[in-house]
Amino acid sequence: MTAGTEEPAWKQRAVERSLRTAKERAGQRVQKFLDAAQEIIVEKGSTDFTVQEVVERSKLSLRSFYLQFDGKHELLLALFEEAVVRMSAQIRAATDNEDQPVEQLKVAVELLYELCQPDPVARRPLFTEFGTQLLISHPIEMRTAYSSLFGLFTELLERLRDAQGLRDDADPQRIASMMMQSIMFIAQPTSADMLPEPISAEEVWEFCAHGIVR
Amino acid sequence: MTAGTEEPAWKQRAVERSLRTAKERAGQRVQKFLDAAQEIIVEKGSTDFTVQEVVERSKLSLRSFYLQFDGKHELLLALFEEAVVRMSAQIRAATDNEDQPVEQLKVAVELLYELCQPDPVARRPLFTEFGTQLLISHPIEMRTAYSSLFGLFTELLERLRDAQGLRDDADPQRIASMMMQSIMFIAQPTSADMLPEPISAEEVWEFCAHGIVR
DNA sequence: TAGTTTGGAGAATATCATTCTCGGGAGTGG
DNA sequence: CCACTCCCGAGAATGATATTCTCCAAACTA
Repeated sequence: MTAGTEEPAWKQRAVERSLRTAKERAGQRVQKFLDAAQEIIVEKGSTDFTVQEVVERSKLSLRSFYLQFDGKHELLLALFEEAVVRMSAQIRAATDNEDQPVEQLKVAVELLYELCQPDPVARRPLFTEFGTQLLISHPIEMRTAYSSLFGLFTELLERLRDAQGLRDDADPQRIASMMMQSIMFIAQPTSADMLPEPISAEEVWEFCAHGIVR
Repeated sequence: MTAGTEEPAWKQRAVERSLRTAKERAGQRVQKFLDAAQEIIVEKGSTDFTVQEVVERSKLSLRSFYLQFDGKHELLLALFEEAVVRMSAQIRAATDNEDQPVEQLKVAVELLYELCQPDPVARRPLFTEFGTQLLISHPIEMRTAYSSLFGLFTELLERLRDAQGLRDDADPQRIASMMMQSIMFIAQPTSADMLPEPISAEEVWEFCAHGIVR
C-alpha cells in the first residue's frame, strides 16, 4: 500500500516530475491499481470486484489498466503474489523467535494456517479465494507467485532434516509442497463447516507433524 | 450417466408415458441436463461449458433449465455431487479387498488422490476443477456434496481407531476432514509443477500416515 | 370440450471483461 | 511561438454469458 491519495497534490506532482521515465511511471500506475484493488477488497470483505471498480477507485483509466495488465487475471496474480510475499515475510519473522527447527516449523505451519483462514477482521483479506480460482485458471503463473513461501518452507524443512528431525525418506521440497497445499486448503471454510468446532492451528500442526497412524 | 440419447426413441417415450407424475418427469429432465453436461465435459476435456451448450445438447429448453436449477452453480453442484458419490462407491469397493484397517485406509487415500488428479484419460473428468470453484462460491452447499466421501473416510478412520491404529488424540471426523482436503488439493497441478517429479500417491499416503517429523 | 399446466423457442436484459476511438495536454524540435 | 508527436483519460462499442421474459402450442384434467 503506497501513500496514494492522502498525499497533497503538489507533492504527488513533484514526485511525478522527478521520477520521469516511462518505466517508473508505469510502475507507479501498476501500484495504484494494486492499491485500489486492495482497498476495495478490504472494504467489501470479498474478492469479487469488477475491473471498472478498480479503475474508478484508482483514478486512472480503463485504457491504462489494459496497458499495464494483460487482463484481470494478471491483476489477481499480482495481488496474490504481493500477499504471499507479505505472508512469507511475516512468517519468517515469526520463526526467528524460535531456535529449535521443529519449533520454527511449527510456528510457520500454525501462522500460515491462521493467515489463510477466512479472516474475522479482513486484514490481508481472504486471499485464498482468488488463490483457488487462479490455481485452476493459471497454474503455471501461480508457481512463481508461490515461490517465496515455497522457498521459506523448503528452507525450514532442510534445517529440520539437518538436525535429524525429518523422516529419513522425506525430501524437503516435496514435503514443502504437500504441506503448503494442505495447510492452505484445510483453512478453507468447507471442511470446517462439516464439524461442530472449526479446526485449530494446533490440530493442523499435529496432522502435518505426526500424521494419523499411531 | 443414464442411458440418455443412445436408447431407442420409442423406449424413451414408453418410459415417459409410464412414469407420468410431474415430479418424476422433472427428475428425468434434471438427469438429461446432467448427462448433457457430462458429455460435453468429457468431449471437451474441460469443465468450462456454457449453459447454452448444455441446453442444446440436452434437447430441452433454456426455460426448462432454469425451472430445474436455480442457476448454473446448482448444475455444477449436482455434477460434483454425482462425481463424489461415484468416487465414494469406487473407493469403498476398493477398500473391501483389504482386511487390515490401515491397508483399507491406505488404499482409500491413494485411490482418492489418483482420482482427483488432472486425469490422463478424462474419465470422471477433472472434477476438482469446479470443485475448487464451488468451494469458494458455495461452501455451504458443498458440505452436502462432500458428505458421502466424508462418511466413508470417517468410517475407515473409526475402524482404524477401534483397531488401536489411530493416534490417541485424533478424532475420526476431524481427521477425515483434514485428510480429504489435503489429498484433493495436493492433487492439483500447481504444487506438482514446482517439482521435477510429480508427487506420487504413495508419497501422499506417507505424508498423511506418518507426517513429517521423525 | 374448456380450462389449466407444462414446457419449447428464442428474444430481451444484465453484467462483465476487453477493445476501440477520440481528443486534449505535455513535452520537443524547429 | 508553432506544429508534431506521444501518452493517456473518458467513455462508447463489442462480445461472451448467465438469467429472465414473452408468446404459444401441446398435453393433461375435469
